Amino acid sequence: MVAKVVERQMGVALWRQIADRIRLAISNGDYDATGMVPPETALAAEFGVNRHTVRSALAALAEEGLVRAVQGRGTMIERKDRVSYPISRRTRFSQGLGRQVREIGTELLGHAQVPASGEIATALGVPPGTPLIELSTVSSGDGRPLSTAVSYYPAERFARMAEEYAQLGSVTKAFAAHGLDDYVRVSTEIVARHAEAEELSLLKLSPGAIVMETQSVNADLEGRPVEYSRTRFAADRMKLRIET
Amino acid sequence: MVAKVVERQMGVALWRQIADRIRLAISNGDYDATGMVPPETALAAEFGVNRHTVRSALAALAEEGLVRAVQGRGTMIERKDRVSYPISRRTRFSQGLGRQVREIGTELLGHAQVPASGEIATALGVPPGTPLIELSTVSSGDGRPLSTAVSYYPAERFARMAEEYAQLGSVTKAFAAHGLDDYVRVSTEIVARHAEAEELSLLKLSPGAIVMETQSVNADLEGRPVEYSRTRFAADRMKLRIET
DNA sequence: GGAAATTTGTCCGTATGTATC
DNA sequence: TGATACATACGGACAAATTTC
Repeated sequence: MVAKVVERQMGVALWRQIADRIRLAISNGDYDATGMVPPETALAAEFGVNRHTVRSALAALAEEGLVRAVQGRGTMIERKDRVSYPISRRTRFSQGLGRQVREIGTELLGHAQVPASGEIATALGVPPGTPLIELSTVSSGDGRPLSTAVSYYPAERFARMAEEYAQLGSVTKAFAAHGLDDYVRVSTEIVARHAEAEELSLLKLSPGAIVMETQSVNADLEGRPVEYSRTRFAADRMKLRIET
Repeated sequence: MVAKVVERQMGVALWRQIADRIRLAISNGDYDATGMVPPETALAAEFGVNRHTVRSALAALAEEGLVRAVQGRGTMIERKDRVSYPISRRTRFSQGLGRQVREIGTELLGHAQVPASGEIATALGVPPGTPLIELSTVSSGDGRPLSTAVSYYPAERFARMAEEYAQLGSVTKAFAAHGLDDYVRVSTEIVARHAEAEELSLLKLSPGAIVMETQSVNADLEGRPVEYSRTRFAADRMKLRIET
């Protein structure tokens, strides 16, 4: 291949120009055959720059969520379409995703009984120290991790939450098994930040990836809180839709 | 100062260990006197590593929004408390921020009359090509940029939108000046992503910073859309609260 | 299963450019 | 203007993970 050396000087950093070129090549479908970006050394040769400069460019693209580098294998191109997750008074995880994904996977990572502490006690309207069931879960669509959550339920009222969820794979059904047929979302708070190490691993994200974290409270129809949940969505795979 | 060389080997990259150390020092208040992190060369000497290694650590902290580097000046520590922005059927920018900030600033960056195109026409329920008033704004709290928005209004119904907004500094008041006394939020969609160059500049963010982008439609009480808006919030300064 | 090749990850040293004070 | 401090780029070396043979 003819060496296409990028222009030097002129205010725009080399690595930015290279990132733009690679981004263009990806959107042109130049790498569709393999779904991978050429190796760093090949790109460095093609653009006539040092490998480190290519790495800066690829790092920027990885932060955008456009590519994902794996040591020893290469740098893969990521699909970027986002699944829409509706948040309403009646937010139900599985129903919400509906026809956007063929198969919804829910995995129970672990569970425990813990005393309610501070913020969570306030959110659930119980005294600090009240026993709670804690569930850690990961949900995915068509095999792609979409969100991970830690949820808390009053242990007295929902004693078998972990077992029911593990068996039924649905919070709504686990509630029903405890005699709670309906519940509504009473509050949701959303922040966006960089994913932490654990989230990177659970959601299979690249370092620098973004998560949207929601903290939500669900209550029964009498207004008694039944669930406090902290959910982290992979920001490059999900968008939130608020329905009023 | 005694040289505190970080441990080599052992799986965790040097720059990560150093990032952790600096993060800890910041939260300990070690740098409160100046509000700045020591220069890169000083940190490199302190930790007994190359300056590039310190740069990797600082870059990671900058992405977290914890620090902000300015060429020629130094690396400043950023405050991280987030202003809560409520989204409800009656979302009003100024009222929502309420007592969280002392002073709310709204700046009209520019305005234009443009034909409705595709997505926006659909959202506003008008034929493509319908003339719209486009407003570009930046809002800040206590002098800190919080969000920037591009909003569209049917030009026929809200002909003096730009002038009224420029004078009144409020969409709600500008609507009132056109005889519209009440309106409600009908849809909101939220994504999180890295800020683009223009957003970095408008919101005074560091490269790699995160924005939450909302696309929303407001309608009058008869259900006719009156506003389509694309708002980008500085993610490290804002959280969204959904009120149902 | 194991060795070699490939590919990304980390770190060092150096040099130069550019913005701020 | 000069000094300081961050930004960019190069070159080299080795480590770690994966794939290939």
